[in-house]
Amino acid sequence: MDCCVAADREHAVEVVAQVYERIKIQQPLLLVHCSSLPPSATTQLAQSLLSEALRALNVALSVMNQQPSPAPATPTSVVVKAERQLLSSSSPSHGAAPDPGEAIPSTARRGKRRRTTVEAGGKTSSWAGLTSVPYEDGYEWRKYGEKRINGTSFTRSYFRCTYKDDTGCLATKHVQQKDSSDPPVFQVTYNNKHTCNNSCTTTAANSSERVISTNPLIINGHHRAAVNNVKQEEPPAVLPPLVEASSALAFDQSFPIGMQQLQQQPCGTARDYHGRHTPSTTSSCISGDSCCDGYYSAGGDMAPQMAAEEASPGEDFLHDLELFLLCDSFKDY
DNA sequence: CTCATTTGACCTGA
DNA sequence: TCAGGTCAAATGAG
Repeated sequence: MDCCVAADREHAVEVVAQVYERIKIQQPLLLVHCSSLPPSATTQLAQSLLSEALRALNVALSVMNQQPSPAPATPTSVVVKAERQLLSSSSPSHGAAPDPGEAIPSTARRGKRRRTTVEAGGKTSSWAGLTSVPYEDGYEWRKYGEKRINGTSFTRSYFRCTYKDDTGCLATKHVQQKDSSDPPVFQVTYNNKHTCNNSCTTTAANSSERVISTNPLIINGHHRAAVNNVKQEEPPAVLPPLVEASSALAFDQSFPIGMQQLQQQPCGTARDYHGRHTPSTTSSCISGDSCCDGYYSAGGDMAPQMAAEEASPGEDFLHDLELFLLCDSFKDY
């Protein structure tokens, strides 16, 4: 009897720990998107909800672990792992204050200037997270460099916003593969906030009358074309219905691990080195709808999908968040 | 022809 | 001086 109770408890602890871990890991990416969106009650609510969820889970874990339980080790290690993996949680909500002027001189000057990161300067917004699909974050990136970093087995790839030339967007990121596990885990570090968001979002919003996301182009499966053609025109603005069904597409893209690792990993690993397909192709593998399909089906539970489809587009960011959390916990079983 | 990626060189901060 | 970040010419695909 006791053993069953203990097993149940252990199981529960593990579930909570896993959800906690996932939220914690992905929160920075969510915040990236939220900080890019026009401030709204919805995004704020979402953020505070996330924080509360984290807190609650944390408390729950603490309580559970305090109870006499034979093996608190498992969940603890999970959480610890999350803590350790989550780099510089230099809370985007604070550090995200975009300061475009901050890095501008680098472009004004021809010199190859090393951009300071938050670790060094403490001023530019920088945050990092782990993902198995580092190229799927809802933005268009253009690779501009690759480097082998000391003490790592894998090269680090450097990306800047595709629209840098058009909009002066200073957002950059670098992707560092951490291991060769299956799926491989990448550490993605973002620097500077996207300033191209507004224009991109605006165009998307213009056509759909809905601010769907900070990710204007990832939506359809034709990134290559989108980038080339759209750069000076408007985005295709043909937002697939399925995508609209997820009001939190941008948000969705923020959860590569939770949402996409199940099926997207092959795309992710194909990554940059195949011609020009770095962000574009990988993105195309991973349009929002397919992502959700894979995700939900992997969860083996149709209810969440149905619920997601019922959700009216753009209506309820929080609902998607709830769904995410819900489905996420299902996924593991 | 255009544009994105590759890659070695260069630059800068620590 | 070193390591990390960026530039820009070369290359190649569409």
